[in-house]
Amino acid sequence: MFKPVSSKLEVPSMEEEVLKFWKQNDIFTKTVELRKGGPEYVFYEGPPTANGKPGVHHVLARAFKDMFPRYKIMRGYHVSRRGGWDTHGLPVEIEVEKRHGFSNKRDIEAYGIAKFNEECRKSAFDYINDWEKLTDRIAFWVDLETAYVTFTNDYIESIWNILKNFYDKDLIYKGYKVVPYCTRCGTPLSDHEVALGYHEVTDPSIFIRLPLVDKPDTALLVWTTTPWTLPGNVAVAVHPEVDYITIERKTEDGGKEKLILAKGLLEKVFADEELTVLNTFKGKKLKGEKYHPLFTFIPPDKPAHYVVLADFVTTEDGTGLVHLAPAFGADDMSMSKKHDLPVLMTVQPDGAFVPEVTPWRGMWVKDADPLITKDLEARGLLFRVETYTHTYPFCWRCETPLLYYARDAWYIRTSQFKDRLVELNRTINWVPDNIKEGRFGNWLENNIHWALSRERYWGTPLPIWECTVCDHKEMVGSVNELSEKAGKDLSELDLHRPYVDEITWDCKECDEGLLKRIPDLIDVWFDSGSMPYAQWHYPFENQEKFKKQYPADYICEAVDQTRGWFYSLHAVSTLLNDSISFKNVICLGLILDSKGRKMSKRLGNVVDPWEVLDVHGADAFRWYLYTASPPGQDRRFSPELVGEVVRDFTLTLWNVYSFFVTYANLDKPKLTTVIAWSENQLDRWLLSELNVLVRDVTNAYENYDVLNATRPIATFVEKLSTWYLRRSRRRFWKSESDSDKGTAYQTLYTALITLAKLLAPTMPFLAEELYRNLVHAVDQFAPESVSLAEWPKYEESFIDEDLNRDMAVVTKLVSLGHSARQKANRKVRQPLAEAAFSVGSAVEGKAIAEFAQLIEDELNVKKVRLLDAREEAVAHEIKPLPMQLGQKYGNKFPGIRKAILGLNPEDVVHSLLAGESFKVSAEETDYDIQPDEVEVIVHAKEGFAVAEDGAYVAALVTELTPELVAEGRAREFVRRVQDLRKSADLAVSDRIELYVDASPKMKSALDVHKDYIIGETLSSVLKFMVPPANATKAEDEFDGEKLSFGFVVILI
RNA sequence: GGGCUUGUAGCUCAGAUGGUUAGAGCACUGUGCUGAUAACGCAGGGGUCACAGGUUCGAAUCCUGUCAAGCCCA
Repeated sequence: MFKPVSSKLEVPSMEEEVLKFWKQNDIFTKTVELRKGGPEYVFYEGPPTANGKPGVHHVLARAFKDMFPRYKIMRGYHVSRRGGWDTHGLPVEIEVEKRHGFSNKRDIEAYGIAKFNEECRKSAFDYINDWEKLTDRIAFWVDLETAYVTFTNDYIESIWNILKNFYDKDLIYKGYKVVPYCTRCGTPLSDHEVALGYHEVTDPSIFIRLPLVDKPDTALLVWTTTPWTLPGNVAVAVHPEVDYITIERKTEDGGKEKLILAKGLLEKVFADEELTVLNTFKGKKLKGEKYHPLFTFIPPDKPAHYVVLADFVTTEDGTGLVHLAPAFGADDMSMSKKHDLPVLMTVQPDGAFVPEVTPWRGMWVKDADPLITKDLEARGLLFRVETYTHTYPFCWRCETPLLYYARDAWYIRTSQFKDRLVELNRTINWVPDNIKEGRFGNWLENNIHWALSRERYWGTPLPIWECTVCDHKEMVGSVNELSEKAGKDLSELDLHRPYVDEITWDCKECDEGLLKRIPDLIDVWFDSGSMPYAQWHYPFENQEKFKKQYPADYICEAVDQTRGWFYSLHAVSTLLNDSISFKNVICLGLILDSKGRKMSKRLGNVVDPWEVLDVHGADAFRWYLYTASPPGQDRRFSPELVGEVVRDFTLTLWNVYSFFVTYANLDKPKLTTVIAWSENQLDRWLLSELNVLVRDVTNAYENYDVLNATRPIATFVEKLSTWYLRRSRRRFWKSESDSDKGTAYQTLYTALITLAKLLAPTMPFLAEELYRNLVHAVDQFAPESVSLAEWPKYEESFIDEDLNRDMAVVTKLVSLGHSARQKANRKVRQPLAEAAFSVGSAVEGKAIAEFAQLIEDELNVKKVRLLDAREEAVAHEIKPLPMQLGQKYGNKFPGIRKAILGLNPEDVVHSLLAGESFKVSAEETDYDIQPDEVEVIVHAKEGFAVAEDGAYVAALVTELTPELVAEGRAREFVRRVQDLRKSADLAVSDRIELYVDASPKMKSALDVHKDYIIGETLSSVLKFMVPPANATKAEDEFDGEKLSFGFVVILI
């Protein structure tokens, strides 16, 4: 006996029940324990930050993260899935800053770093409850109780160990990094802070001459909107492929001068001034050309003041020649690294010129702009002054214009490993695969050193101690090492600031200084990228565990992580172990709103996942995300689309399930969980399709092909419901033989329990519900949860491709038959004498005989057969197939096509039907056309109602005999009685006495089919008389005949 | 500015290696069928396949450019 199943499904409450079951029976833990000793399948959780509410995009990632581990446990793998939390970094700090209304770093320091960080530690988990609730509700099975947390001492110590390893290999160095910097607040701003403060401003726009050393009469014409950076100039950049020109013009004092600029900017700069273009050349010809420096306040310590080539130079504004001051521009700095140019620090951190810049020392740089311009003018180097309006970033807190400013920063020499990063990446399976060589591959190809340090408070401290006197440095790789150096036990020390900053020791190099920690933290991406090691406190503990859990078989995040977690994981493991850290990765697209815009708090278009979960449940939500579009693609989302899944898929399957349980509980058939052979063609077809499904879905899982692991299941369920079950219904409620009924039950049962397993990774709730009810009633020794069961194996012997093809032909013909009926205006209830068909090939024709009974039932015809070319009044059409003929004859095809269409089809159809070729001549050449190069289409004529599609034709004999009319009436009458039963709320099994009062013509028709009527309507008797007073009655009319009928329920 | 991705029906998506008539589901209209179904069947309306060139006998598909959107980088 199965638990009764209503056809009405309350999705959310069903899911809650399943959740309860999982929790009470600790199923998740059991799925891990059950597979102990099995092969290991390793999943890494990319740690989210729990200081904000989880959104739809988190459901997306978690749904995809969940499905492969669930699949793998059913394949016998041991899959421990450890959760993780990313807890450090600016987003956390900003939340705390907001709470206190802090506006800069001084506020934080005044408040106290210890207190501030303590609040960050808490804030990192502000929304932990929301996260846990959501994770639980969407059935993302991940172990959150033992989740790794990046702020723990153990985690930090592991990172220190990695950093020390890098440091010992000389992979960490100190350099400059140009950052957007507020001179008033004394702090660099993060990208998103910069984005907050763009304003339109008007700046000076000056053109200056840089006379060449080797051609004193010629000068480079350079443009800038930041004159204050000119004392820091060390080079000029030009684009190698852009055309440049030398022009000659008259000067104001009557002389002549030659200037070099980009050809495309000539008009913009000189308008219609009269001048001569002397020559044109590519930018690369200027490479290495030396010019006289504008200023010499700080003597460069390396070769400088020459032309370099750079791709970033544009010809939209200015002159196409860009002045480089490495201390004040990110591009400038990267060029200085590339060409080993000096970095001239002409400005102090407070935004004033350094003393060496004598004329303007101590002056706020922007204030010096006009003075610098004047100075250049006085020396004849100024070509022109204008103003320029553009957007420029300001400090969002204090409205000070930001300077791009070089700060000390620590780097990891990742680009030394560029080739290795690229090679190892080639061994990773990326889904979609374009990411491998595209987005991620390109990023690796253009690798620059990893800027590791951050001038912040809440994060992993960079464990470098520097001497206050000499330049001795020490990198600390563990707490023990720190204790030894400091000469005291620090095992209880909180490794965060400010506590770690207090640890100092004497310098042994100079015997004078004190080793103090540099104040920097590290990039939080290094935290998460170290996760394969740090989650185990490796190498201090768990060496075995680490080995077993490295590298990951599978990770999954959204595409915005290419430069984030995907990169940090890959970089750390390449530098540390010369190995990959993940073998397969699904890179998800982003979630957009229903209008295709990114969901953001600002636009107010964020969908709360609970709106969806509370209404449609988690299964449908997950299923939608899996099936809507390829994983890598951005997807538009709206809750309504999830509702469609419930209607289309969930409820369809549910009703098959409900149907099965309802009838099985009445009939109590013998069932087995093992797939069983059936003589019935429909059963055999279903089992064949089912095994094809298992095969294809399994292959898809093995290939991380999510669409093909899911969509075909929906297609199958559709076939199961609207074809198999529709055609099998009668077998369940009244079957000729018990054995046929038995195999029908068994076949449907097999399909349902197999579907439950195939759906377990993706729709875990519905799968569990089906499995729990269906399997346990039959096999009490079966595992208690679908996730503890084995993944279904497909049985090759049940797959019959011919049968599948035949059934496809049958459904096609039946569809055409219905169409023909409609055209002929013949209701399905009216039986017709005959349906004749035409198909594309002789093989397909077999299907008609094979499934004659089924087609007859479905179309309500007495006989089915093939259209016979010799006997029927049929016309033929020969259609050239471009695929075959076009490929064979190329540009001869149009001529051949025309020739074939010009033939009288009846002349060639006989040879074609006999499988022989025919000749056609086009453009004075004869061609032998093979039967498979044309399509023969049959059109039935006269006396038929016809529908056709390509080679497929259904032709119905529409002529009605009195017998057929009588049968149609009986059937119509049954239908009316059934409606009345239904509207009178009778149970399906209620028996009745049936009365009908009708005209003699109608009466005789009903009388002929009396047995049929009685059987269909569950009547004990059919009496031709006026229904008694206590009967449920109806007056009706059809075929122009009035009748009144009614019934009395028989009480047992 | 660079890299990558996307653009097909009102909506969500299919459309290997080019093949002449571009499909499905939802929604809409008509009709049929039904004692499992929130359904189902049949039919209809709805498309200059973002745009413009090119290659080809033939282009939604290949090439070039343009436009629009998204992400990452600058």
